[in-house]
Amino acid sequence: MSFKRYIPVESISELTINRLSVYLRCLQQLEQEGTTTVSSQELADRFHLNSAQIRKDLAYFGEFGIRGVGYNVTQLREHLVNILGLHEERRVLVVGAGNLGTALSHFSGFNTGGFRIVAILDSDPHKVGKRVPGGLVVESVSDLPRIVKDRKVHIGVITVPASSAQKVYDDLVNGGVQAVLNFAPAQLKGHPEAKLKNVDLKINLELLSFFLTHAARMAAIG
Amino acid sequence: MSFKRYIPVESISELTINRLSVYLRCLQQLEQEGTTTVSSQELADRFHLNSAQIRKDLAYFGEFGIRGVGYNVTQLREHLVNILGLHEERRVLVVGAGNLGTALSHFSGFNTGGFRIVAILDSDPHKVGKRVPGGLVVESVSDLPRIVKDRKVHIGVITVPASSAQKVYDDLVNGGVQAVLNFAPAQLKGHPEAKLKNVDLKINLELLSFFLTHAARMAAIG
DNA sequence: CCGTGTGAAGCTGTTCACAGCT
DNA sequence: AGCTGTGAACAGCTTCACACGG
Repeated sequence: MSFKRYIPVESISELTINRLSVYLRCLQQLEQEGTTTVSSQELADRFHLNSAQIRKDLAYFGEFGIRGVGYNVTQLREHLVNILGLHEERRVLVVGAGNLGTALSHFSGFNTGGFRIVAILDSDPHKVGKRVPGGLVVESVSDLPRIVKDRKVHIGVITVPASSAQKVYDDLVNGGVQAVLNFAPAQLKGHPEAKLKNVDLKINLELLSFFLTHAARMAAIG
Repeated sequence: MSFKRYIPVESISELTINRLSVYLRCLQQLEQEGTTTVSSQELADRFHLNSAQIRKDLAYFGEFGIRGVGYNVTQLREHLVNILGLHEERRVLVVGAGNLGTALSHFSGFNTGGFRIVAILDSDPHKVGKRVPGGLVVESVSDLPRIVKDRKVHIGVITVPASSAQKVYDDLVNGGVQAVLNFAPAQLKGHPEAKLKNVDLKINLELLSFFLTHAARMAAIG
């Protein structure tokens, strides 16, 4: 119920936060199935997780369980929603109306659960003004500062080529955006005032290629 | 040239492999700029990396540098291509012709550098037979085993809803696919004979939401 | 008893710092 | 001299195992 505020949130690992999202998914599923109470062991068995890790991850934020019983599914889900900040709407700006940016702008995962794409931008005059699937009209990247301000953008998503990613990132941060998701295969110089998360889809294929090349036998726990 | 050590590949971390991909990108850029030699320190400064880590990562696979000088850019790039297995073509099958699957099937990152999408499947009869941007025609998921066998699929990409992800994964592995990239927000039960890599795009937004929430709270507290 | 919450142990990943080679 | 390659120190993450409270 009450957050243990004496632990600085900076000290909590990204790995833990990512697992909280996973636990949230699991609880949503259990809730839909009508389960009201679950133990860490049941969660672990059902979803191939580790029970001690579940308890440790949750313990960073409070005492949500009942000893001898387990966790109330609905209450724990609500706690996780609050911890992850998913109770408020997060407005997302996509920069780069190529293949990936266009897909993400109407990807259900980016338009549900508290997130909403408020604009998609591109530097190509031929793309500006065109409507993308999902209903948004591509706007000019030169309007980035105005759009960030007027639409109170929380999160910037970079899907431009690597060569222009740093400039877009700098513009986003200068415009006041505090969180950026970068899909460009570029090693960006990070600003201390904005959280930067890099996601490189191709790296995952290259990882699999490595395993195909070297592995006769490889564990499949991902 | 030869892999000097007989360290079992299982002992090398995914984190190291992912960084090898990053180093490869950096070297490709340096090569295009005409740089012939680079030290680990120069690489680190230029691309915001750690020089000791670069040397340690490379050392798992051999001695590629010259003491007192650094690394030959072209040679090191070639070594990384070989280590990651990018010298052979990797045939990729996308299962799920929704938003994300369609985008990935013609995403440049999935059709260059040794990777090639050979088919895209869906269970929806209305989608089967339709041509997606990029030129592929959607085929039926019921043909999965035949397609995997005939087109010698190396890597399966799952972009179906979470509820059907486990079945698709099982079918891929039973068909002989040894590497699977899963975009569905599901906790799959892994098969030991196939490498499974989970990528959940929404988790990244939720991570950023967590940081935004924390940043706001810190500002409010002072 | 039972399952949570948690110190402690064990393990993994990163960084340091320097011997050794060019 | 200069930079790599690497043992050793350090830091961070996971798992264990049990005291504690319901």
